[in-house]
Amino acid sequence: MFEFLQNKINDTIIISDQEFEHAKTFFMPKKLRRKRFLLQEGDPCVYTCFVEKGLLRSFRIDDKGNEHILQFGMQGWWVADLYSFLTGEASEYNIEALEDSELLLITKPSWDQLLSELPVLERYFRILIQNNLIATQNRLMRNMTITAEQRYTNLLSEFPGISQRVPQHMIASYIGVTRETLSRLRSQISHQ
Amino acid sequence: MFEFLQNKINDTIIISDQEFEHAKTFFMPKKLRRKRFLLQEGDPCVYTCFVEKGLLRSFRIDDKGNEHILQFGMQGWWVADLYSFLTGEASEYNIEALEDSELLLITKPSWDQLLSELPVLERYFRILIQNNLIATQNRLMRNMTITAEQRYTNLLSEFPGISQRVPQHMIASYIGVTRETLSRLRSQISHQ
DNA sequence: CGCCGAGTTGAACTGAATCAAGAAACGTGG
DNA sequence: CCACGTTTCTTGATTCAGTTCAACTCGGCG
Repeated sequence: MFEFLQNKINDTIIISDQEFEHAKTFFMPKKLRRKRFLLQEGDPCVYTCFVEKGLLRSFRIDDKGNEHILQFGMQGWWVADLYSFLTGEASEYNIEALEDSELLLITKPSWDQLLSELPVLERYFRILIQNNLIATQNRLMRNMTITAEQRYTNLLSEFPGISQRVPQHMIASYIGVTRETLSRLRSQISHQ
Repeated sequence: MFEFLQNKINDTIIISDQEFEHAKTFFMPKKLRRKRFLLQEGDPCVYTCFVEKGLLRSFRIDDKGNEHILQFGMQGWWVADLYSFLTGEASEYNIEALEDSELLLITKPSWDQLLSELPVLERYFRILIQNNLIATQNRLMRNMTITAEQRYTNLLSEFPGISQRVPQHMIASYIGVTRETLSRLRSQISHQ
């Protein structure tokens, strides 16, 4: 259940098995079935979650009822609404399983305690968040500079196989176009 | 020269004066005059910079020659192209002073050493980057959901006084529209 | 079998970009 | 302190990418 987390942490910092065993005690394993929600808008985001297996998405619903996907959470990724998790305020995001998933959950109090007992993890999380920030800045700038078609092909090369795991209308709502537009882009691409 | 940095760090972590005095030795003060560049695209981003005074912007230029602003760096903010700074690869960003500015620069080797000698700063940077990530995710989602007009009024309320310090075409390139569009939005707003 | 969600296609519409031209503000040198 | 060029801002006409609305197909599933 904890293999992926251990691998991921060992990729960035040096941590003893003993320390990791201690870290494990702060997490709560949870299985979440496809189409079930870990977080619904209006509720506070109580958990930050590590995806050991499966696939999640975090998304918002705007005034017109359209979904906008912030993140796909694949194996080895962390998913949460950070702002709500840190402040305890109601979240504007939903987090839903797109496949039957195995998660490791941690609450804010546990996370605080984990970091104070194993300060070496500050570094792990700093680097994790740092990489996430770089990727998000990149996505932001690309949304301003490149066309929807380029964003689509970029997504496919960044997450190979995603189009087999995620319905197209969700891919559309990740790259920021309607399902109709993505459908048209795809037919253009396939006719050269 | 270091007052703002010390304040900012003390806002998030507990650090002794002694430790801060040691930290100071890793930074290089620099004055950068208006319209001068700290980083030009094609060069690696050698420094991460803390703005003690003044105003910077980081921006990209796309294929058509249009500028897109990633960040305004006001007093108390950190500015860099993180990816290039961490990897040493050529940057696609420019960093320019919009006002005569006083900066504190730190190189990658110094930063690594600083963090290993004062690991308490891991926490400071983790929280700093965390807040930056939240803000960037927010901006990304808002670019997908709300209109250019709302983004403009949001910007004005988030950075009061920015329209006095930054020319309008740069505000346009921050919110992701052309100068012409922003001009028209503004005239609509002022005629109710 | 009928229903429902997912995807496609068409036609009309719209917000913003582009192209173009002119007005206002700014700053630098004489 | 004025004159000149440069940068910034505005306004208009046209074009275009993407949305919206609507109808239809396809495949899975109770």
